[in-house]
Amino acid sequence: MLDRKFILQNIELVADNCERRGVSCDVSQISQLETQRLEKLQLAQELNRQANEISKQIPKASDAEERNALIEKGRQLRQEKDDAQKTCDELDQTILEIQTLIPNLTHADAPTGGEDNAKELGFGKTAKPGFDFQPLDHLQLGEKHDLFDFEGGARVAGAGFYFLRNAAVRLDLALQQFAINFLCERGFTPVATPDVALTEVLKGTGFNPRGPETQIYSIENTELNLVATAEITLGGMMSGQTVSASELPIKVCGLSHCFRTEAGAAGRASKGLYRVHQFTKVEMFAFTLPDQSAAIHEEMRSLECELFDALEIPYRVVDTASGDLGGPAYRKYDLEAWMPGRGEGGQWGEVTSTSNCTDYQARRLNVRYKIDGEKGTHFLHTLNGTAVATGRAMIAILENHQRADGTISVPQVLRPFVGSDTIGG
RNA sequence: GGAGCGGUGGCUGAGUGGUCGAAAGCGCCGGUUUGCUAAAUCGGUGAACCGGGAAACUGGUUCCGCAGGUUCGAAUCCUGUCCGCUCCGCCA
Repeated sequence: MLDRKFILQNIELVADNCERRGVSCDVSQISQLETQRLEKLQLAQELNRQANEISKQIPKASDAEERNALIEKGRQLRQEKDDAQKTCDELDQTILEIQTLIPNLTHADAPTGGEDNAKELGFGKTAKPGFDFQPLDHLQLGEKHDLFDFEGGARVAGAGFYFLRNAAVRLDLALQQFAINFLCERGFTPVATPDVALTEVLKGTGFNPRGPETQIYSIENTELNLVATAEITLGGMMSGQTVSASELPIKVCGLSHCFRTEAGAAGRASKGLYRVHQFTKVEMFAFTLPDQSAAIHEEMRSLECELFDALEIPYRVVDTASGDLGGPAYRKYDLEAWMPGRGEGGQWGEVTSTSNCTDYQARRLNVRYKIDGEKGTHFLHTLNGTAVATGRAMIAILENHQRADGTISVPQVLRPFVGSDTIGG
C-alpha cells in the first residue's frame, strides 16, 4: 500500500499510475474522506483531552455534589468522544479499502502496456537446442520414462494435481538442493517456511484471499490459507517488527510448497506441469534499506541468470510491462525459459520472476527499520525473486535436454543430487 | 485434549483503580574524571498519530500480548482470544 500522505499530495500522479497499470480506482475520493477523517480525529482527541481533565479533578472534588456533577460531565464527554471516534474509524476503514486497491508506483524504465509489451533485456549463455529429430514435449517424455501421474493426481485431489514419479522426484529434490546450496553460498539464510499463513499476512503481502479471481485456497472456518508462494510467509515473518538499519539487508531463501487455484486461467496454455495447483519453490527474499533495493533487485536477477545458466537452460530476461506487474511490484524482471514442447515449435515460458516492492509491502505489514542514534523509524524495502520453481524448471530441463533416442541428459550441476547422468537409457 | 502459571519499555523486572509512559537495574547516548582502557560519577534515553514551528523543538491523543466489557477514570477488575512455560494424556 502507498503512503496516505503521499497519495494526497500526488493525486494526479497516483491516478495516472493506476491507469498505466490498468487498475481502476477512485483516487480523488480519498482526499475528501481524509479531510473528514482528520476533523473527526481532532474532535475525538480534543473531547478525550477534556474528559481526561475532568477525570483528574474528580478525586479532588470537595463534596459529593461537585463530584457527581463532574462525573456526569465526564460521562457526557466520553460519549461524545466515542461517537466521533466511531465515525473516524469508519472513515479510516473506507479509505483503507481504496488505498489497498492502489498499486505501487512504477519504475520509470519499466515498459508501459500489458503482457506483450515486456521488454527483452537479454539472453542466457545456453543456446536454444537445434534438434535434428522431432522433439517431444515434457508430457510425452514423462510418459516414456514414467515421470508423472496426472490421472492419479486428479483422482486424489482433482485436476491440476499430480504425482511425480521416479526420476522426476529426484530431479525435483535435486533442483531444491542445488538452489538452496547455491544461495547459501551467496549469503542467503535458508528457511523452510509454513505452507499456510493468516489472512492478514496475505493481505499485507498484497494477496487477496477473497473474491472470484482469487488465486488462494483458504481453509474453511479459519483465518488460514495455503500459501501461493513463500514470499507470503517470508514477508510476514517480520511483520510488525522494527529492525536496526545496521542489520540490513536481510537476505533469506525460503523453501515452500505453493498452492494456486488458477481461477480464471481456464483456456490459457496449461498443458501438463506448466500451470498446476501445487508446486515446490525456492524463493529469495530480502529486507533492505531504501537505497539498497535497486542494487539487490539487480543482484537477484543476476542470481537467477546464474542459476539457469548452471542448469544449462536457454532463457531470455524481460522487463515486465506496467499492466502486468501486479499490485506490490515497482519493477519486475522475468526469466522465460525456452520450452521446445510449448505451442508450435516451442515458446518462451516464465520460470522465475523477481520484484522490487519498495516500501509497498512493508507499509502494510508494518516492517520498519531504525537508524541507531536517530529518532523515529522508517519502512524498509522488500524484494522477492524465484530461485527455482521445480515444476517449470523441470519442463525446461526435460524438453531442452532430450536426445534423439528419447533419453534426457541431466544438467551437470544436478548429477550429484539426481544420482545419474541420464534419465532413461 | 486436561491442569496450573505467565505475557509490562532494547533486555531483566516492580506495579496500590486516579499523581503511571510506567520504579529499579542492565544496556545505550552525552558530560565530568582518568595517560589509554577499565572503573567512578552526573545527565539523557520508546513508538505511532494529530496540531504549531523554517528548524532545534513543542502542545495533544493513543500504546503495558490482542479484542471487548465494567467505570467519570483500567497496566491494575471482568469476559473472550492468541502466544509462551510447566505437568499429564495422545501422537508423526
